[in-house]
Amino acid sequence: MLSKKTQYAFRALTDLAENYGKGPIHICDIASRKNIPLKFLENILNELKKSDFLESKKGKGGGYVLKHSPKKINLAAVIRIINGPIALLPCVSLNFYRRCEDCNEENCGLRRVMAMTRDATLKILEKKTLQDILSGERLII
Amino acid sequence: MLSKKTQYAFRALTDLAENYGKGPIHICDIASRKNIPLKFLENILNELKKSDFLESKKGKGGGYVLKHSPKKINLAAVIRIINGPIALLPCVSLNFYRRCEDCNEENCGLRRVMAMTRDATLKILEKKTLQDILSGERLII
DNA sequence: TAATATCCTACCAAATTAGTAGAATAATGT
DNA sequence: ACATTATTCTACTAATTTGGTAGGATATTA
Ligand code: FES
Ligand code: FES
Repeated sequence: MLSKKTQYAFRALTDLAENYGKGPIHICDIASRKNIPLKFLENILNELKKSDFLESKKGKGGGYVLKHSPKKINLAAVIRIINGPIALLPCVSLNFYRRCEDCNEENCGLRRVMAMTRDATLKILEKKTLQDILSGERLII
Repeated sequence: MLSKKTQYAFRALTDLAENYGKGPIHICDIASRKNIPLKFLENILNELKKSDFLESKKGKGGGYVLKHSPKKINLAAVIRIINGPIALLPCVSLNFYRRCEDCNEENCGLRRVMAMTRDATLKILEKKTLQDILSGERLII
């Protein structure tokens, strides 16, 4: 399951997507509109900034802005930054690979199945973008 | 990601599948063959028994046996028992549903996408069985 | 009734998640 | 220059989950 932090991240990014093109948005506005603990949200937006999803500006007239169009930000990328691996096992993770102790990778049936589910999941999450999860949008399947 | 406990569960079930038809298998044999902490494995097999995957017998000649053929046990069912929800959000879980606070389900784009990934994942995990993850097996895609 | 092996209750340590506090830094307007 | 504003950084803390362990109770067989 995605952590609460990841849900917060998506809610915040959605808010920024809804206000895309309106200049910098205050973190406290996002926090109050989306009901996210302010100081926790600071951490989250900072991580998203360091991972190049956001731009920020300090001082009066400052705030956060999406660095790219909501259509360009795919959900898998966000999950990987805030939540970690998408795969169900470390040995099939593309971005967070770790070897399984006591398990022969070439010959592991569980690994083969988990690689399939990883692919099926990524096929969706890498295609869907912030734009797709805005509440107004009709999702095209 | 699946917990270590869940990986242990799969390894133990695989061992029982490999020895299917040979009568009760000692928990300490499984533990040593598959390198799983014995007392932890006790808990795991007990949960699997309570969830009707295993039968057990106490005393001399006792041990654990798969209650059903390895072809009948699908991976999603095991994950649900030992690991919990398969869906990425509580609001799209079929077996562990919980409402999302501060979120309107009918109108939530994130929920729509997560329902799609749940379906894609389940399509695989509910079809694949213990038999499919035995190391000798060739996985038919 | 001894030996064997699962079952049960309860605990414990480490890791992760969720959240907070407060000062430092940068930008802006006057 | 200086006050104001808003992000940034460091460093905690609390709660929950994960990964175990200990030891006795119970059932089965011989
Ligand atoms: S190699 Fe990762 S589960 Fe077997
Ligand atoms: S309803 Fe669950 S994320 Fe919106």
